[in-house]
Amino acid sequence: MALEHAILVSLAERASTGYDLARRFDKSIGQFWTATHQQVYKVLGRMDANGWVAATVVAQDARPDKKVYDLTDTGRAELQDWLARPAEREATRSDLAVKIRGASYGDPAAVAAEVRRHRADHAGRLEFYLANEKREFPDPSALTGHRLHQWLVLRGGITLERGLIDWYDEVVAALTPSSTPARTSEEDR
Amino acid sequence: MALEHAILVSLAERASTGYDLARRFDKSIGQFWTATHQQVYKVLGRMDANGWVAATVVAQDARPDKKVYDLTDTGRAELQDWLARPAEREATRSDLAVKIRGASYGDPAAVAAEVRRHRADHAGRLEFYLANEKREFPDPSALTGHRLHQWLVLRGGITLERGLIDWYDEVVAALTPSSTPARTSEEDR
DNA sequence: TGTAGCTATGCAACGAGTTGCACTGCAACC
DNA sequence: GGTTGCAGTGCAACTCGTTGCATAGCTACA
Repeated sequence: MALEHAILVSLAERASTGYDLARRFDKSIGQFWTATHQQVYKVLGRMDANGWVAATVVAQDARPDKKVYDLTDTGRAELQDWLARPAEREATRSDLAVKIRGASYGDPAAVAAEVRRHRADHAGRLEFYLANEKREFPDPSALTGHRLHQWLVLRGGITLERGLIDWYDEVVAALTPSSTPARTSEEDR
Repeated sequence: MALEHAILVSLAERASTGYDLARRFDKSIGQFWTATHQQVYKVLGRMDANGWVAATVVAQDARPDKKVYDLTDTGRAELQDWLARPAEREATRSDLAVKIRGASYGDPAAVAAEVRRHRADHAGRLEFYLANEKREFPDPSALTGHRLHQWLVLRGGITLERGLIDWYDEVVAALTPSSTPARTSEEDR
């Protein structure tokens, strides 16, 4: 009970094909929800069966036909209903954090290298978000309605990426034996 | 291919029963990985079949018998191997973020209330982490080995909770019409 | 005396998401 | 002329995790 609603929000913003939705889940929406195209098509089929969305087949030249989905009234009602229902706190799951915790049972230097790699990845993502913000929302104080809400979610991405980067820096500093002799060792067990 | 390794790390720290593991996944480890007891027992069974762990049945009085699991050499080797393998970037999934994005298709004030609720929840969690830190790691600069690594993960929890709280505050401020007329409205579509 | 709660283990059914594959046809590059 | 890439839709099999249920005996409280 999850991707459904992300799709509802996405379709409320703009009627789209499954293909297009899948691409959008790689970008803006994908910030806090991802989905492969297979998953999107599957769920879209179910939503269609439930009457939440309806498709219009559009013929194209030099391209395969496409099915443009849009919300039905039922879908719009469901979206409103879902928005009013309390949201569960989502479980954070991080392989990398588990690796950091277990570093002494392997090679802590290798784990540090891995953290550095993720740090670079998230730094790239942060820059991407910041560029987006500059381009899409040059004057945040003037925003209202769904544009304001989109910007707020982007702000969340930015804040969280910054937090991750700070944390990774702390971890790398602690795991890298430099001037400070924060020795990572074999002596346990 | 995930809970397995969290369990390996957990058992490397201390041999435990499934019941005990499940409880620990509600606490410290559960910070970045959660699991219900059913899931733990299931995976533990598979790991046993794979020869990663081995159980010793311990009889207790006034309590049911318990099976204490410990790592085998194969399990320890797998753990080392996994630590050396690169970790995927984990997909963040947040219902709440999707709700924020879709706020204008329902009642933005209700969404703001929901964000406030989550804010309080995370503030509580942050306090819990900070209390843990004070109690368990009074002198971080002296830490080495697995205690250092445990502390680093706790630091991650603290950093991320702070980030979330900051973000939620930003969202609540933007969604709450106060002196600044950041009107959330019906006028779209 | 009854009920709730803890320790302790586990099965069965389901739902969500991933991985791999299949098919069509155009455009662009080498 | 062949490969790569994009647009477009979809099925099948699988894994991971959740929900609901079952069992059993002890302790503590009302």
